[in-house]
Amino acid sequence: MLDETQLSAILAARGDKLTRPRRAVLTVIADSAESLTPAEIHARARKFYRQTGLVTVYRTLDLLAECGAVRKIHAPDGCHAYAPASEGHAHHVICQSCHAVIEFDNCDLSDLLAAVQRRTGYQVSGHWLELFGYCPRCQP
Amino acid sequence: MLDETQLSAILAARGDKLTRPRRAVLTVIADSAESLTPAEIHARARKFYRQTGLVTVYRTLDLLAECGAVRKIHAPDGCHAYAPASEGHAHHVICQSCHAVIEFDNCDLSDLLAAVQRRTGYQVSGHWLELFGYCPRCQP
DNA sequence: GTATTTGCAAAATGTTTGCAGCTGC
DNA sequence: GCAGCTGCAAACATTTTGCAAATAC
Repeated sequence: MLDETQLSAILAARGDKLTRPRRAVLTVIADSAESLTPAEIHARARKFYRQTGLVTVYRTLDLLAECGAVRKIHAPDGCHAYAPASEGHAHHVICQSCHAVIEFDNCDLSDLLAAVQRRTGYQVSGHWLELFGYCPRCQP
Repeated sequence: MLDETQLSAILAARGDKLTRPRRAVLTVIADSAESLTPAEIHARARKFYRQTGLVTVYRTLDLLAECGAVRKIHAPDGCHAYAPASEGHAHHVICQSCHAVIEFDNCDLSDLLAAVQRRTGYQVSGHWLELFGYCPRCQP
């Protein structure tokens, strides 16, 4: 995931600034192995910069998502959590028990996509795959 | 997708009833080629049964999802829409322009799943795949 | 020094609950 | 007839907006 220096450069190129609350949110997400909701991120960010407001967390998450530093997780029980993003196209494996998230990028779906395009007539331009299961520590 | 007779049987087996508003919601979803939000479903359902309440739409959508008649659509811009469900495991191709939805079920991801399990140590028990693009009528 | 960002309060949005009366079987 | 269902109003949770003061560069 992006570190502070990298993010700072990306923000500067956009005319945006790397502020204390933004740093706090970035740190929280970078430090977490699980996906977190905005409210959870807010609570944790306050440990790094006490006066962080929830509103700023929402705005910062949008910003970090635009910069490619975080990704939104869509799970069966909701789509309101965020996880760190590695570079480029990637997908997630999510633990149903503890919400631990790992990215993977070796998704070769070209055969499948071609078959679907042929069968439906749709022009497929993007896809989105999430896997659910149990991480090594939560397996029964 | 389930018709009224089939749904009626499923509901009866659960001790539930097929009421006027439920019929209206089922008809709306069965008649629609696009995915619809609860609010849109509510508006259309009122054409079949005028006094249908929004609250009942929410409750009915949960019920129909449990019965396997509808599925929730997760798209990049939100996860608040519903589409008719065919039987068994399936995925969606969604038009980014008009939200038309088609299901497909030939998803052979076993190689991919095995690779991810080996690499991450996760025990993968479910997955979820959506494709985005343009339907034949919306292609540029 | 200045444009951007912040936190607060308040508004807007989307969803759920409590309850008396209605309805399907 | 009776369990289950409904609509309404109100509660609730979540996200967005307006604005004066604070901050990064």
